[in-house]
Amino acid sequence: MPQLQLHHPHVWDLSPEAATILQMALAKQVCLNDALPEIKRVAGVDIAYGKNSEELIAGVVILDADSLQVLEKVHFIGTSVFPYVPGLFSFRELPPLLKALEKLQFLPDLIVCDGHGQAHPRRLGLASHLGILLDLPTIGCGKTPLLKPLVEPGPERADQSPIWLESEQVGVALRTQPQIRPVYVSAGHRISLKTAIDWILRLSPDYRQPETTRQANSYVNQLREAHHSGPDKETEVTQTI
DNA sequence: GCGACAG
DNA sequence: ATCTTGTCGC
Repeated sequence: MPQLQLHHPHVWDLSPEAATILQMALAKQVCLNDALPEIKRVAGVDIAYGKNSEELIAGVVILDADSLQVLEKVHFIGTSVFPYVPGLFSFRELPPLLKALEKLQFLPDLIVCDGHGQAHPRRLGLASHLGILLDLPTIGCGKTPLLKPLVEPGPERADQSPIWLESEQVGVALRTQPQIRPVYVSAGHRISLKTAIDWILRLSPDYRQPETTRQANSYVNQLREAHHSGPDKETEVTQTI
């Protein structure tokens, strides 16, 4: 299969300080205009961790944009090389996600990330970072905010409230289902915030989270459970009664 | 200085 | 993220 083409030189073995500086440079290259092809295939990405957070399973699920049916799934099993640090999330999750994405038959037209894009202190959340590396349209859709909106959105589906950073709107809290707590949406790359919101609503017809995230999540979780009981070298039973 | 802090 | 026991409701 063809090697995944990265549009930027990348080194993952960085100190937190160096990673922060790299974020500031990459953030300047993010495109916030709609530079989308016809969207036929939408990807969801997610990672499940082992008990000690060292072993991980990265998964990518491709959905048909019209039917939301799963077309393809790929995964990569590896080890985390960067700790979880709020604000540096992409340096932990991108390396294994790229390994999984390499296995796809065809690249998607849009990627929805479980995390933020522009709604990030340096405007380079996971979604924006991934979009820059692959030069593909991406959306950030997180379950909890890194930057919080000043007020809560209204109670109806599609109600929203802005998320600000330095007097500029970088995202929204978006109600995808009535009376259900919102998700936090921001543009990743090559997409406007408005279009990103439209897609998240379209991808969330029945549940709080978009189908891309739900499918990716259940995929890596079931892989994790299979990996839990399958490759058990010796199942120790240290149960005392 | 203190709190807050995607997954 | 993962762990963890029960509980309320469709």
